[in-house]
Amino acid sequence: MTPEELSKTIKESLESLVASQKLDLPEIPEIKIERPKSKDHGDFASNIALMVSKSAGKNPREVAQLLVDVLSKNPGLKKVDIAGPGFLNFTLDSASLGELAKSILEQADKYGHTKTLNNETINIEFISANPTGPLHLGHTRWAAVGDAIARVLAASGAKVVREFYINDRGAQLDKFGISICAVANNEAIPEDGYHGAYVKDLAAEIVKERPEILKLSKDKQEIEFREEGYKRQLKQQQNVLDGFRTHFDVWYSERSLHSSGAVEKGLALLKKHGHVFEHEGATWLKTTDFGDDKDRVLIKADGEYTYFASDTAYYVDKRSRGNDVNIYLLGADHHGYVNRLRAVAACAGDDPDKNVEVLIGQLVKMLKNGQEVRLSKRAGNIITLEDLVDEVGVDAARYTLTRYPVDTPLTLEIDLLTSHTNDNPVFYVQYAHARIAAVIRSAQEKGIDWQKNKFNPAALVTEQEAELLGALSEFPRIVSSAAQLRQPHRVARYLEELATAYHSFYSACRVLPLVGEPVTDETIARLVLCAATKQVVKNGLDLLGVSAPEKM
RNA sequence: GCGCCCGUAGCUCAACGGAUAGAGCAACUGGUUUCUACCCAGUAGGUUGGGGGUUCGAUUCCCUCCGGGCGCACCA
Repeated sequence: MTPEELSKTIKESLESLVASQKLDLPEIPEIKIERPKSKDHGDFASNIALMVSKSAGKNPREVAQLLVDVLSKNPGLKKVDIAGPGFLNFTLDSASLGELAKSILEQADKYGHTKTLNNETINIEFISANPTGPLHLGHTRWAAVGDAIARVLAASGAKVVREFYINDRGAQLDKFGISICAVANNEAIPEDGYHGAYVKDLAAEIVKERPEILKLSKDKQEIEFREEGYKRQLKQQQNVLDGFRTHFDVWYSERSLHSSGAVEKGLALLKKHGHVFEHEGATWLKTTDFGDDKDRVLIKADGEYTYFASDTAYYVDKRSRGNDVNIYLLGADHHGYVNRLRAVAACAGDDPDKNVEVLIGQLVKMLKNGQEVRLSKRAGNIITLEDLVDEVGVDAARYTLTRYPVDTPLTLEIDLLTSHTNDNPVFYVQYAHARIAAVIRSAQEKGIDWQKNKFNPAALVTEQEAELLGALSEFPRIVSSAAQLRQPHRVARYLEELATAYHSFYSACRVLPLVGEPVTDETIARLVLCAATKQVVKNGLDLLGVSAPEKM
């Protein structure tokens, strides 16, 4: 019996109590099953009696007792207890609990997938770095987290579009071109330009391939260097992200918004809804109608579109492409955008609570030798995605970054991460996977075919086996809550618990028979349990974009 | 000044409004002639920043104060 089945059983019991007029309930709420922290509280628990007691007009323990009377007739339930204020604690028959292992193997890589978010089309935009330099540590956090969110959303039945917005228009890109041009001409880079070492490399590369640029006028040189630099820098970002296993469905260029007429189209829609006005020669959007602190300029007095105009058009464009929910992952330094973006949605006639979701991620700090390393693209003193990967590898980098909720500032102690990997739980989880793989290899070498032998779930009787099965049963619920809350770190934390349950099982329960001992029901059942655990660890690591090694 | 985020064990951090607030690291005590010891079992460590409130029940929700981070452009 899985938690879902138990939940359904409780619901039916409540319905029967209502039908026989033993209980008076206007409606039955969603019945949540959780796994108790303490083993004394059984395999599963529910607070349903506490939830409905008020509307039923009975005290919680009375409601619980009514439920126990019905539920205890169920053959899969060994014991149903009432505890504390009115919790229901369920202890399953060991065979009923053990069935899960087989079921997981049948579902294989689909175990954990649900239809929680069915039919929702969700667009998730993240990183969206300027194409004026390498991706830094902050971007790296979004690369890992954004991609992991996309994966849990997809696993929960959503249609997901991963999108990267390229800021290929405006002053920053011009400064980038000017900086490269200066280096190429052996001149000093302006103070507000880009000073990183990569600018020199780009300049050298471009001059080598297209020496004729240097013969152009300064104005034209700056444009050419800008365009060449942009092309190369974007390509570099794409390559790096590819190596980081973060793949986008859409790379959306800000320029294309303008060239395709999307900006005018967006503006027209906003006008239609009546929130655009003229003031002192500029065109404004009245975002204060919807909670913004001040109105925002769309077209400056000099006739130029603002960056904000691109943003509004971009939003309208995303919606026109069928995205119901638009998630934006922004750094804390951009949190001033939240009200603005929500107001844009409202001005376009949408519901900001439904169509827009802004996840604000706190910044990543890095300590080296006990001192904070300042991240600044312009200063050139930056820690890049590649730096982090070179130090700890893709697996450890992704895992570390997805292990924490994004609304807390993250401090990476590089000395700790680089010195050795003991502190990094990714290895603990991966090790569990590799360890299981070794057991299964061993079984094959001994000629034990656990797939053909009959699986007897009742052979799984120890405390450690029940604990492990309980942990396995939680996976679908964890994934779907991670998707609904947009918090992939729940998957990582879960995997650590699952790995602990496995290691504990492994120490207490010998799987393969010793020399001279026979293959029993217990051997087969434990092998099935191992295989099921291996599957779930792999499924979980996949959601984080972390590999599941067969050997370590 | 206004707004957003954060404050939990010595350190880094968890905890759909649920039961005795949990892990890892660091400290201490044990465990492997057997399937991977990158492991397991255990000890110690807390007024969840302070104070109010909401309720069967608050680390979680509301108010307030203290402390820290980040924002408040006809920049992008």
